[in-house]
Amino acid sequence: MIQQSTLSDQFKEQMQGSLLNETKNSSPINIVKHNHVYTVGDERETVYFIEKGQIKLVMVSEEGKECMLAIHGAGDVFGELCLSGLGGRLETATAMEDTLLKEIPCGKFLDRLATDSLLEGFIKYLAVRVADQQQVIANLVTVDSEQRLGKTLLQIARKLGKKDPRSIRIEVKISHEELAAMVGTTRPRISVFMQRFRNLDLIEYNTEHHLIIKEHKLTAYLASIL
Amino acid sequence: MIQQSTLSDQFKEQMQGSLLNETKNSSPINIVKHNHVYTVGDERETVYFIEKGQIKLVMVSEEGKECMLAIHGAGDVFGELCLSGLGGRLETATAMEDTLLKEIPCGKFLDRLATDSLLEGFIKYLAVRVADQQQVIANLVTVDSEQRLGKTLLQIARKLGKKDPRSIRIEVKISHEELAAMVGTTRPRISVFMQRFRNLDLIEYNTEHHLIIKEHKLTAYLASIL
DNA sequence: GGCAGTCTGTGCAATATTGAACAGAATGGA
DNA sequence: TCCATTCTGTTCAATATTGCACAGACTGCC
Repeated sequence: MIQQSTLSDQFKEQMQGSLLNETKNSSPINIVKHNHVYTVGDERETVYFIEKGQIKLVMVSEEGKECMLAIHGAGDVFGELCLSGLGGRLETATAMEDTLLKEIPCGKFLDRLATDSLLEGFIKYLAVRVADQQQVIANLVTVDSEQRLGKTLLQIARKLGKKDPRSIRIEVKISHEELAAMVGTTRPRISVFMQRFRNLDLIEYNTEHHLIIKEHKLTAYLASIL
Repeated sequence: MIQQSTLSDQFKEQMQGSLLNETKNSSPINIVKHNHVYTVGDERETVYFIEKGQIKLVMVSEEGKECMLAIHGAGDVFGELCLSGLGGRLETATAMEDTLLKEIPCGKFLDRLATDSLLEGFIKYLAVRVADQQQVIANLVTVDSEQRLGKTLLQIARKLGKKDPRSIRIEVKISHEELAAMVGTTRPRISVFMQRFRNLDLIEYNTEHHLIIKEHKLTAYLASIL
């Protein structure tokens, strides 16, 4: 459903080259597992580039419920919403593993894109982001939670997973609690659905306790329960 | 919660000027009420500028359930997701009233922005879009439907409403069915909540049957039922 | 004005979801 | 290695939500 477009991958590589260039003289920032890169309301207007590790983005509602928006991995950029000029971070960015980041002030980031003629590429990248989020919104509105969990797993697998012949391996550890905060349901519910997916052999855990997603089987199952 | 940022309004004016320039020699397209501007899958890569009227964007899930993403009014731009290069519209755009549009091929749109040094402004605009959608996603995940309906009403009022001293007037007619497709619940449910809001004097209908949103009262009520 | 079609308000039974609880498994530190 | 902590799988009653159904109101059209 939501897939990493190849077109935007091409831009991502260009952007990576450009950013590496911009940051080659600055040393990377080390964020220890479970520590925050920024939290809600932080005013520092900087864009981050992940050299190694994973960063999750989480929003908290007024009642204190959490919504996990994304998990970003090596090569990804995040924090780019400061380009909106709204001021103050809307979400919290937390390291899921020890992570190495390069930090670029928002102004410098734009300048660099302009210098390297990547502004249009970045517009395309943002348009893809908007399209992806639109898809997520439509799913939350129209689809039930089992289906949403399935789609979320596929989405994560495609974004972060290592491909095996018949399946995709997710090496980041994502708790049921975190999945619940992405899918928009409760933890026990996620447990039940994951168990069901396991029984149907749509997912499994390997000896290293990594989650294996059987992309085709899972996709077929989701289509069958419409 | 989700508010039209004044910063992006400034850009919107610039963009409007720029687009009026671009399209001054082409005659506007007239879309009759209930007709589509484009539907899912259409390949035509064009951006639209609304001169008069309202356009709603709707996505349909595999099961046929609808999700209404947005209502755009005069001065708004839509269809800009073709800039993603993904090809094929993801949603359907329908006129809620007789509507006048200017159509700009996606390439020309970018060229025009580049010529008028508006690329960075457009990036800011898209970043605001992403931030808004992020907020919508967080609401769908963490907040119950009464609250979501309230927030949706406020959002629509702020975007499309005419301000009165103590309230905001929404002149577009939005059915409960449509609200249900935005909020992510069923029509009878919307009926009940709207009735409740009415009894609590948070909203009302004026003699022209326009919906009046009492912004402060509604906001206060939503905060009180957390 | 009258009629067909759509929209609203409501009730209700069937169903799904939540939230809390608890035991056992896995994990991470000291 | 052991202990404390977090995570998982599971239950269950309370609650919310859906999906109907139907009557009355409104609308637009002829």
